[in-house]
Amino acid sequence: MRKENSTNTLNKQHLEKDCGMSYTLTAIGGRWKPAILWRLARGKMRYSELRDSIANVTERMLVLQLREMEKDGLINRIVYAEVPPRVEYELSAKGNSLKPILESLSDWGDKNRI
Amino acid sequence: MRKENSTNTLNKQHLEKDCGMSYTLTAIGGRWKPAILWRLARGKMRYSELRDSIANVTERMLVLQLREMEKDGLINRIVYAEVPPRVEYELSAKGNSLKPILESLSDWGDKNRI
DNA sequence: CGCATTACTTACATTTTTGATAGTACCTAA
DNA sequence: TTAGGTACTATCAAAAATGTAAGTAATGCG
Repeated sequence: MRKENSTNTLNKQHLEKDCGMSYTLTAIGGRWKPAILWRLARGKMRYSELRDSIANVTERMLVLQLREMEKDGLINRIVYAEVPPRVEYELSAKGNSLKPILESLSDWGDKNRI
Repeated sequence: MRKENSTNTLNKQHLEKDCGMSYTLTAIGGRWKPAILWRLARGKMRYSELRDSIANVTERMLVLQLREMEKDGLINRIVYAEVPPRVEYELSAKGNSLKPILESLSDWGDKNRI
């Protein structure tokens, strides 16, 4: 939970407000977000498929990151009224528009890390 | 200071190791790094110029972020043996190769934030 | 009833990041 | 001798992010 009025939060908001780069980096920069986005860029996936394909992620972190990206409109959450439950995640149009950026981030990383 | 063997650190290393995107995002994703990179993309700057042009940044955070980017090879630190001291920062070749990515991050952010 | 399945929650602990504040080193010029 | 300018460090505190472990809800099936 963020405090509304901490310097930390205010600085963050200020930067995101007048720096598009900061905004984008916050949207895709959580610990597990790249791993999730990378998979969803290849197609719709169930919660359990994400969980099982991302090594070492905890359910708590997975859900947190999914919720943030849903709130930011990057992904859609599709719930089927079944038992046992079935939930699928997919990139939204906004999320899809990130694809070329994700690829260039990935390429640059592969090229430049040691 | 990071603990060598915390799960947190190990997860981070693991992700950066086999996900170029994670590596890149760590390299440019610190709180003040976008603001710094944005300025240096327009040319060499002195420490004091960076400090004075970035609202609300503390010297501690500025130095921390500069050091990290220097360590990652994104920027060069040029020290002139003068008194009072003069230190300039500029993008390295590696840093320069990020420019198109920084621009697309910035554009996407400007287009998509609310 | 009791169990299995799926997609989560909750409460708490640890680690990491960020911020506040004060201090340092160096020389030069007054 | 003291003040000034520049680029920092050091110490401590607060806040945020991440991790651990256990629990929940719904329902069909045996």
